[in-house]
Amino acid sequence: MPTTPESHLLKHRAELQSGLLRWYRRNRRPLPWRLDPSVYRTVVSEFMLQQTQVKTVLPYFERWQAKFPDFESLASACEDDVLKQWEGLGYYSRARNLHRLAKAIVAKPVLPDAAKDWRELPGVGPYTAAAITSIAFGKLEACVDGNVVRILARLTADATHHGDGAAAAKYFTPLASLLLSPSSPGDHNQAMMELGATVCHRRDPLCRCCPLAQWCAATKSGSTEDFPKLQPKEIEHRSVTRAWVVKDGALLLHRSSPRARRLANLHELPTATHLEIDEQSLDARDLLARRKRGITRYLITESIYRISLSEQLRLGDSLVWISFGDLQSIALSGPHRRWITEILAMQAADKRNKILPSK
DNA sequence: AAGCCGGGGTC
DNA sequence: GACCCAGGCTT
Repeated sequence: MPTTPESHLLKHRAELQSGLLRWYRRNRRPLPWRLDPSVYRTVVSEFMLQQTQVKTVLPYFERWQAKFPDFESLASACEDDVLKQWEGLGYYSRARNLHRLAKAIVAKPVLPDAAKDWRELPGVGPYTAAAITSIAFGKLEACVDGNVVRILARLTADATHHGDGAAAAKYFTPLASLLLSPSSPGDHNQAMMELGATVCHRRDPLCRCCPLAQWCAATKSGSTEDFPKLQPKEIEHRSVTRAWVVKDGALLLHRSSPRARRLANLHELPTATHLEIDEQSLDARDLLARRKRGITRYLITESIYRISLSEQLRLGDSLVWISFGDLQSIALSGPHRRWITEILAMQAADKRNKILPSK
């Protein structure tokens, strides 16, 4: 019977676990949800960390704790305040799901401690259920995120092609479960993710510093960057035309419906479609800004035009006037917040130049 | 199973 | 510009 990379790992499982845990205790970053852990802080951090890097999350986590320190305060908050705290983090359904989760937790007689119970709650999938229950309750549940996939694919030099990260995570879950340290599953899971984030980089991994290098098939053959094998996404270009409409010191914004697929209950600059404006009729002289940005597999070009208020403009229920003084208190997506700030700064500069013409 | 979420950082 | 990030939800 041939020796597979996987069976080699399992043979040395105990050494691998102790080496990993020893490395983790020496090298883990002092993150706020580790220094002062609780079930609530673990849940909040895991929601924020879905598809978002630690560095990005840190300031949001601290602000969130100051505003919503526990499940009760979050459950009793209004959704507008919750979305406002999430402004700029992206993937806003996470904030709405976390809010709904807090309400569900407060309504329960006891805090659930089993992964299958957490899995029933909104926004909690296989990864998050394993993370919460292993870290906060010591349950034997293996976390399989992008970091763990990368490490396991390299340890085994497994050349299987995966359509996306979710398929790869599913594929590596059995191995992750077999390797999980039974004595400290929470630290083991965090150690794997920490190793992926700080050592087993996608490119130029620091194999000389890796506590698992001696068992890594990809390191042995100098092919770490060949794993995992994930299918690249096809980038699709799209363009959106938006309107800048002002009346009596207020800006016209669109507010997405609570059931919208994206940006539910958030404000944004209205699109030409929202206003039933024919894009062909726009004048290039009214173009205030053109910005590109990406989200998942889309590259979106957004063009913002100054539109004068006229009888022809149709304003549906989803359109609201927000006075410039109130712009700070509503929830916008990160890009929309930036564009509005930039355009206002531009206009203020134009105004100064008219009053004090440059020489 | 595949798309979508329309964010942000990194190299 | 391409790829990734402590993924989950919808269809």
